Amino acid sequence: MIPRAAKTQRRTRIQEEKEEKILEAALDVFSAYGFRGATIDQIAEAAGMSKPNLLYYFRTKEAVHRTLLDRMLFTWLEPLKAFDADGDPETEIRSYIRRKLEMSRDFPRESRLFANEILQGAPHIEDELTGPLKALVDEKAQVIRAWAKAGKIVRCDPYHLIFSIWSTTQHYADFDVQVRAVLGDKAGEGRFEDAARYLEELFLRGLKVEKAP
Amino acid sequence: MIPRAAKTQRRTRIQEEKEEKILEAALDVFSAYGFRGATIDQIAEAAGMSKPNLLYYFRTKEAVHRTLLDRMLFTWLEPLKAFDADGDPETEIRSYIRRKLEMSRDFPRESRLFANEILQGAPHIEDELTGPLKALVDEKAQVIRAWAKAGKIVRCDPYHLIFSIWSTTQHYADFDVQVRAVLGDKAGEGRFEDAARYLEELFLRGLKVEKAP
DNA sequence: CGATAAATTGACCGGTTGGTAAAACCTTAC
DNA sequence: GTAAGGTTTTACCAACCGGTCAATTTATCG
Repeated sequence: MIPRAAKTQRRTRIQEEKEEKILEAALDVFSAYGFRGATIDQIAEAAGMSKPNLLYYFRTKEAVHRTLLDRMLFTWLEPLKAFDADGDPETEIRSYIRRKLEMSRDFPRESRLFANEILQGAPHIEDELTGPLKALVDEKAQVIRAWAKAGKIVRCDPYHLIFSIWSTTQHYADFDVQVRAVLGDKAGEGRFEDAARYLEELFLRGLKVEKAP
Repeated sequence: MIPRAAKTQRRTRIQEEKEEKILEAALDVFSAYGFRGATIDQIAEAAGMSKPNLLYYFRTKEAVHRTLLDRMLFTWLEPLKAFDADGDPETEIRSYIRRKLEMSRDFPRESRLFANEILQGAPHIEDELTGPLKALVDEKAQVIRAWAKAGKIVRCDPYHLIFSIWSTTQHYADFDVQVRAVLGDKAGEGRFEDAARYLEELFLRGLKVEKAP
């Protein structure tokens, strides 16, 4: 007995391994079908175990989903946290775009999990959005506004700037099928670099202050 | 008898009304939960009728979905089709952004229906993506490339330019919950205009050729 | 009006869903 | 070894799923 959360005891080797396997499989399934569209049987099969076995480690379907979301939200906010007020705006923005684009390339399932959740009205993470996320964005918006005031970048709405960086970078993970369909074979390997180069240029040109003549 | 598609006969007034009601309700449900997450009972209830009654007008759940997707895809491509090679690049890009943003504001459910479909791997519309959509984008990419070659806009990857316009504008429909959570009360009415102003400036500044000194 | 076709319903079907109970099976530590 | 606790499986459940059917009700039209 004593399944997950093993009271005040530490977890078994098997527990650790199996939970990891379940979360890995669940990420595949939830990111592809959304919460309601995914089934425990499907996740269990992908994890190579029986459904009751899976439910021995996570009490409910929602518990698996919750755990996945919590993990993801943390790493999801990392790049924005790294945004440094004392840094050079051009460098900061360029590397923020890079980091977000790398996350779309390296963790597309996480991106789609998040997208599915938001698309469906964020029923499980609304508090995280209006709480920690909003607070973090508010803070960084102030940084951007300060840069603009100091004449380091052009004056613009900092919130919409952040939205536009989010959307353009996450697009390559969330709308991957469409991107592939439209680009065809044109873009085997260079796709990532092409996107990075284009986006950096777009945002840096779009934000640079014009030199007075 | 003779339900939908009434052989070679024309449709009844009731048929027309009920089918419209079903599609309206189905748009609500499918856009919120995706194909697999939505249920016929849910759609039927939202449409104010019994499940067998709904299935009298549409043979299957997939038939409802298919109809919805077909309608949506047509109007979805309209703005891009309007993109005029002979027009002024600045005007064309500005009004393309406007039109796409207006669609996000006026038809958010359609946008989310599309996003759900793509997110889940586009199982029902892959052919439309690699066929008509790709062809249209290829055509417009050529237009953009010609503008760049003529020195009317800066040289950039036309495909990624189109992707970035799609993603930034659709973001306001697909990620509406997140946008609302982050902006808080700051954005009752002006939200749309703020976004439009920001995006137009970003893209026009990002694409303008620098005057030789 | 009456007849004919269209629209609606309730009862139902086989399959799937999330989740449970209990017994059988392994691991581990003494 | 053996006993205790951790793990896995089999069998099962009630609710729900997409969809069918026959019977009933309603609209249409001569």
